[in-house]
Amino acid sequence: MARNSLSDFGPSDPATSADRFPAGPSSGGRLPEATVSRLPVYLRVLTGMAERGVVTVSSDQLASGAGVNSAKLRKDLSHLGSYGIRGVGYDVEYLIYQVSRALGLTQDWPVVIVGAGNLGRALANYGGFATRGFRIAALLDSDPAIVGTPLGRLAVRHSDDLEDVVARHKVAIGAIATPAASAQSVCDRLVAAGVTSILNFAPLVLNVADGVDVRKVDLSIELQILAFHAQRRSVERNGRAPRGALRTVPKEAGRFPAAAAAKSAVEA
Amino acid sequence: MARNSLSDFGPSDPATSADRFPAGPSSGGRLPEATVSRLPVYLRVLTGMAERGVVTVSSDQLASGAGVNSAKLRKDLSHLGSYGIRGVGYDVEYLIYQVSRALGLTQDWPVVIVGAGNLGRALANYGGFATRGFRIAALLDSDPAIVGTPLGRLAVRHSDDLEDVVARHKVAIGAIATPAASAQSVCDRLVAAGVTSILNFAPLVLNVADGVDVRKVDLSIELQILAFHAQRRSVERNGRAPRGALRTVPKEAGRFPAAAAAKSAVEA
DNA sequence: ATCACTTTGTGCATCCGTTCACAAAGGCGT
DNA sequence: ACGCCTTTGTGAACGGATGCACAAAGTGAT
Ligand SMILES: NC(=O)c1ccc[n+]([C@@H]2O[C@H](COP(=O)([O-])OP(=O)(O)OC[C@H]3O[C@@H](n4cnc5c(N)ncnc54)[C@H](O)[C@@H]3O)[C@@H](O)[C@H]2O)c1
Ligand SMILES: NC(=O)c1ccc[n+]([C@@H]2O[C@H](COP(=O)([O-])OP(=O)(O)OC[C@H]3O[C@@H](n4cnc5c(N)ncnc54)[C@H](O)[C@@H]3O)[C@@H](O)[C@H]2O)c1
Repeated sequence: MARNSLSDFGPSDPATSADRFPAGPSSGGRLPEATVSRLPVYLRVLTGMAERGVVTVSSDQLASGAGVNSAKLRKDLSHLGSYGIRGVGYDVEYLIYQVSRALGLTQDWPVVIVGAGNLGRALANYGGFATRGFRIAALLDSDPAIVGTPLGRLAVRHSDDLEDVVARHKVAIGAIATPAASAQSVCDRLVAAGVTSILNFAPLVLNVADGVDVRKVDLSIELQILAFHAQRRSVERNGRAPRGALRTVPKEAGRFPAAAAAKSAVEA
Repeated sequence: MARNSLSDFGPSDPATSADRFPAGPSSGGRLPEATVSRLPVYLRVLTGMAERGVVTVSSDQLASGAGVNSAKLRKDLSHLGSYGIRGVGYDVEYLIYQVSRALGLTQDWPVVIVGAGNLGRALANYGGFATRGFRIAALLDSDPAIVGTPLGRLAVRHSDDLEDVVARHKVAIGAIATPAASAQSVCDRLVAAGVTSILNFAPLVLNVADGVDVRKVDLSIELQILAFHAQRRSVERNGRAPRGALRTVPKEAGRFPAAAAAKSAVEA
């Protein structure tokens, strides 16, 4: 199994070549995963500030805009190099450039979207896609009734073209927006074609070879996490009953294949 | 500022009322946040197994289905109680029930979606929504041209009705699918109306009072994280050049308002 | 009953991430 | 030139999460 969402780094080398003087670590230095996941947030806040004409920003301001602790922000940025000015703050444009560079956004990233249903079409229509150098190389679907449908500057292409599109556009990132049933096989084809980064919207855990990076966007998982906290809050405040009506429980506890029953008995 | 995505818990009371019959610790015990975020994944794998008629599952099987280490899985489940049978594994149905209970999924959760654009409509159409007890109470939009549009069993309602919908359906969870510009004000209205859990799709950091739980689903952040790893991989393997064409850099480094220039000078 | 085998639940060492707190660094006014 | 004020960058302490490895607990066969 390979790297899924947050996880390991691989063997680390805490102090290999981190001693030459001014060399911005952003070239060879490994960034902590937690830092990587926050840099895009900083970048978004920074670009907002740049658009509003802000020239300089302190770690306190930027941190509060990004919703994090200012010490954390400074430590995150310190991993990229020493780009602030003590007593002043950070130059907004310069920091945007450095963060972009660290994230690998100084180049274009062609993306292929597989599955042109409700979600796939919403994605393809989404303007915020292109703003950071992500360009949709193709939108693919297996349904002949959908193939050919125009969508913005593109038309839906048949998923038979997957390998061709990936090779021709040198696609490194694929987004899967098919039903769960087809997601694994689509994933396998993407990987076989050379895609090493996959954004998965289908509600299942993808199995990929080592060296392939999968991130998932999973609506119902997010909702379930929210539900957990909402429940906890209302249990804490009121005696027990939260908002919303009670639902019939999947199964009456107490008649399980032996062990469960035994457990309950033991616990009584 | 309040709890955003992963973060603190609040004051704890480890052992309140954990003694009635089959009551495992899942009643009062605090779950680690990392565990909470994995339980929905286990739940999904478990329901898949149940549908395929699997009766019993070992931690190894379940862990590999969920893409995690089996020790981690066992530790996660141990926080809910001791529901396994040594030498055998876990009873699938029973575990589904226990995990659902821990997550607060034994009740219905009405959800209001604000913003009926491309994304909001895709969400409202999404079948996987209802499968775990999440019921769409209403789909709201401010655009009079969209209000009234039928969508599945619902019709788009005007966002003026927000407070009314929240109160009448006892909505605890809100999803924001409006443009970024309106998201903060929509969020404020939701919170004022009593919503304490928010799922945000708009690309900005929401500011909420303490006690409100915000989770974000942010496509472009995910893509940027993928881009970072993709870049790292290709820099590591080849000398430098990754897939895809070079993009013009936002700004030529070297002519920054003093400090940056100074920095660059030092680096040279 | 006993033994061999399987699998859970957890103590423990380790690692990663967060946060505090402060010295060093720089700007600016006098 | 000098001292005051602001803000960065980071050492260090802490807490949470991960994963190893094993004893305890269970099944099933003889
Ligand atoms: N719609 C949402 O809001 C939403 C939310 C969360 C998750 N999801 C998930 O995203 C995925 C897509 O959702 P959707 O609502 O767009 O579904 P959809 O049914 O509208 O679209 C799926 C599309 O994938 C195509 N497809 C099926 N097999 C394919 C294959 N092998 N190759 C190429 N294309 C194939 C189908 O022809 C169809 O057009 C699903 O897995 C869904 O669970 C959707
Ligand atoms: N479409 C995608 O794939 C996608 C992906 C990631 C993020 N997003 C984000 O999700 C949000 C919605 O995206 P979209 O593509 O559906 O946009 P959209 O423009 O199609 O829809 C936005 C809808 O919100 C409505 N709206 C605006 N202000 C409102 C208000 N105050 N109250 C109620 N409704 C209001 C508009 O009338 C419109 O119908 C955006 O913030 C976008 O950045 C979209």
